Amino acid sequence: MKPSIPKGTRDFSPEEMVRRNFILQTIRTVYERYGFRQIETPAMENLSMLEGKYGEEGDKLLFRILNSGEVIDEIKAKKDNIRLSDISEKGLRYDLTVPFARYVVMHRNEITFPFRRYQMQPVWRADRPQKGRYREFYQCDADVIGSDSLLNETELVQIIADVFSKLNIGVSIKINNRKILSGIAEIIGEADKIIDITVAIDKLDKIGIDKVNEELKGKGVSDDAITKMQPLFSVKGTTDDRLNFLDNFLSASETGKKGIEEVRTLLSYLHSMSFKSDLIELDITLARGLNYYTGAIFEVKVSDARSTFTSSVLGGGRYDDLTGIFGLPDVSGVGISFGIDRIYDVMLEMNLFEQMHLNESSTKILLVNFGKKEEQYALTVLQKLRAAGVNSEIYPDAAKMKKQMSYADACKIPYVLLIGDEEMQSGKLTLKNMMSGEQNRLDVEELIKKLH
RNA sequence: GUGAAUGUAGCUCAGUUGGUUAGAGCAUCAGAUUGUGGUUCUGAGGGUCGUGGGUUCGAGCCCCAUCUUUCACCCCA
Repeated sequence: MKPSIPKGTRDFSPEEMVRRNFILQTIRTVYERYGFRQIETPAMENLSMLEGKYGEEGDKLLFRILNSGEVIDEIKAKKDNIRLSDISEKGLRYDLTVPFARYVVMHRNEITFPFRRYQMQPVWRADRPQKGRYREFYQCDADVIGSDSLLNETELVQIIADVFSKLNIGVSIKINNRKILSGIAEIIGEADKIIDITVAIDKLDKIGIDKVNEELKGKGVSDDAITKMQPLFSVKGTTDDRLNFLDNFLSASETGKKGIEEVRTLLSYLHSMSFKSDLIELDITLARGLNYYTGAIFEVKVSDARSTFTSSVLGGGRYDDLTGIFGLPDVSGVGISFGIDRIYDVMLEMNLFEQMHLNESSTKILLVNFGKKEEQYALTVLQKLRAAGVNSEIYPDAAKMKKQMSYADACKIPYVLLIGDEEMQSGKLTLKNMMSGEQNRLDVEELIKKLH
């Protein structure tokens, strides 16, 4: 039997986990600094909770779990009365936002609103794996639900900046507003085609104006509407310039004006909190996650000379009525989601992990095992070290010194303690620093003091 | 779901127009060295060449299928 793992999934070595945990811990610390509280939800949800929430594409990418029991035999017995639910009624979660909405509705009476929650768990998508795209990956979400205030958007943007600054990754935070996109569709007289329109203009950077126009035409957008849109594609200048342009372009759309107003408010909040304005950029072609966003839309791309990574490392936005489908209407929420697997890939590419020399081993000291008699003595020392809060381990076999030293070396354990006859008699133990090679004779108290 | 590339030891890769018993470096293990690792020297183990079929006297090499990984599209963290 040849061992294998499913397509798009990965094992993580101890070295990789140290690095992944560093990223996770950085995000967690920032989330908690801003008052977010952690929850977890099950890896699987009932399919009825997931289906239809992510659009047609999303439904195809759901992992469905085969029902337990003799499913095949039971289905055969049913002949033509087979229902989909006879085969599968559970699926793996596709993101953390929909399960969160479900959580909020189920626990509405225990939750104090506005609820600031964070969640860091794996999600699964049956996508074709490629660079930066996995079938099992972690999302790290923070959402505020039960508040319309744009202060929430402001704080989320600050969180984004804090995290990437701590990780030492240069990024560009792109913002947009669904209301601006709605306004555009309205102004050009194609309000019902908003999805097709935004999907097409989202590709502007990638495929160029001509191809975008071609795609719009293919989707049945009128020539007149396409002509009206052209000025949008050539907007240049600062965020203020763009907003001024939109003031004019969307002057006949109440929704559009509301969107501009929201963007201005967010920017002014950020300004008064002395946020570095060159990090953030209004991008009217940004149209992600359109299925449920209703206000702000966020996306972060790496913008760092040391990285070639082009996919987004964070997405987010506001959804006014996500819980409505679960029976709790009019609850507004806004959230963001870090993709730590991509962040890991970026940091690896930028050699950031090497520069920050993370502790590769949590063990601080290895006690060398010389034999039965010495082992007894070492055990009491080990006990004292651990009681004093020093991460310690003893080599379990009385193997050759070379082997034990090599073990410490390979595991990057910084100190080794030698306890032989001499040490037992004098009570002065030999401490070796594996980095410098230098050795000292210390009693247990001195040892604990030194390692603390 | 569409299109393309890839796969030889744990890892990175050689392998001639199809021709005997498939090689190297690194890693691993053992020894040189019975209380000293990271450098050195010596030796050893490890491959049904991704898998299954086919062509051939003969296949790591050619053909077909399938899986993995990678890249692009779609979509997305």
